[in-house]
Amino acid sequence: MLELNFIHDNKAEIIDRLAIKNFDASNIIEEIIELDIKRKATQTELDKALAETNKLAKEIGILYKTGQREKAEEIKNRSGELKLAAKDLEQALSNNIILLNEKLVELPNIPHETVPAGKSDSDNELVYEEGNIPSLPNNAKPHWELASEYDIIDFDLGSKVTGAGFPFYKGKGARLQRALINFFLDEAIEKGYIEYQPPLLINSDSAYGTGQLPDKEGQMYHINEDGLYLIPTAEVPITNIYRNVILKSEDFPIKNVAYSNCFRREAGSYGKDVRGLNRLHQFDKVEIVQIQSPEKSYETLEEMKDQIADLLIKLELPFRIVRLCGGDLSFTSALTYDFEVYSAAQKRWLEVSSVSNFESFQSNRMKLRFKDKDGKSQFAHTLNGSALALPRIVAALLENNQTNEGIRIPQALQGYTKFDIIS
RNA sequence: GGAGAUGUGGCAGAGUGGUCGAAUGCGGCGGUCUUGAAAACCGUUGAUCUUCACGGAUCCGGGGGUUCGAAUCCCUCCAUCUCCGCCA
Repeated sequence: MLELNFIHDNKAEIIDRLAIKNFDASNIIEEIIELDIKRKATQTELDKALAETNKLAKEIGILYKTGQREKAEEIKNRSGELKLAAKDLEQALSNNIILLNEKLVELPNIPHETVPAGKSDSDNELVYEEGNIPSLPNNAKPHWELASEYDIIDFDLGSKVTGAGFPFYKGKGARLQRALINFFLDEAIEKGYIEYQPPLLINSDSAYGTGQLPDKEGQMYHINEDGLYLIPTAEVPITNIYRNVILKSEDFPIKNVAYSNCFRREAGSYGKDVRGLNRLHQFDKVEIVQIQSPEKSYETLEEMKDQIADLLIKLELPFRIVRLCGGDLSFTSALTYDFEVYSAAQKRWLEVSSVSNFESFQSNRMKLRFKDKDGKSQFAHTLNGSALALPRIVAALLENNQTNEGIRIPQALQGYTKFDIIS
């Protein structure tokens, strides 16, 4: 969420910039400012009442010690009245804070100045394109047909054992997945990231910290009995490591990488978009997270973008990078690049990564701070990106590399798969 | 799952109802001394809200309660440790 002081000082600018996200902030900003002014006044009043009761309590202590009982009783009565007043003020203050927070979490992050205006993905800005789109023969097959032809992914079996969207990977299909995971992790470690294996279940504080709660609750699987959620991405546990933490500026940059299963309910999806590996309830992903100082976070975003591009080049997949327009940008992000690979048999671009700078939006929520040069606490910037999401990479590899002999494995991966063709 | 114990500042560790945001030690930072360093000595050293400032308020695992007054008493939740049970 946005910082209160920032909202006070930059009202007009925030309204202008949020218009790019097609969000009309004018009313809510007024409400927030009004609530905050009221909050401060109530706080001051409460502090005064408490200061008075503290003073009286001390006096009573002294009176008892010196044996002046009646005088003490007298003051006790006065103290009782003050206490009732303080209780009311406390109630008012806590209601005020709840209301203020409800409003604050409704306010999206401000888009970076380079974010183009727009309504949908068709307004995204193409920033980079790489590789040749392979020309496949007319009888080229989509990946779900290849998967069953070579017996490497079994969707029906997943439906039987669990439900739609939970496939089994089998034989060389399973080995290909494992190879990709190791390849992605090794590439990140090479670039200085620390590898983590996070818990796959998280509590509600963590879900709130990275912004899944309060309003995206329906997208996560929820274990009611224990009040836990299945992670939709490793971003949640990996970023929440730093919830309520005060870092030193020399700790920057923090670079973490984690492989995890990801679980998404994705209610309401249907049709060709969800065919095969295009959209699953459970999938694998390697996620990179960086925590950086505000001055350097955009430099870091570019570095992460190049790092992800490098993976796709090594996998010999044609891809493009788009800068998300305001309408497509997520609630929490200030700037996001999406990576899309071309899946040649489906003849469509598939999103395989999303790399974002959240600036201080997440860190304000989870109170992730650092001490600056002057010893003052500031919110750190958080960034993350998929590097990469597995299923659509597998889909593109299968479709783009199909030959009459079988499916060719790219050079960079052969050391991991220990085979060079799926036949 | 059962029984018991514990949870205090960066760390260690005192404090069991009243001037305690908290002794002391270590660590950190600054200084004296020194050519420099070490040692020694002196000083300093948590967070949040509020105020132009002085100051004030809140925080001793989380939440709630008792009391004029709570780190200290009560309830509850969480975490850690020990023993038993179960188990990959």
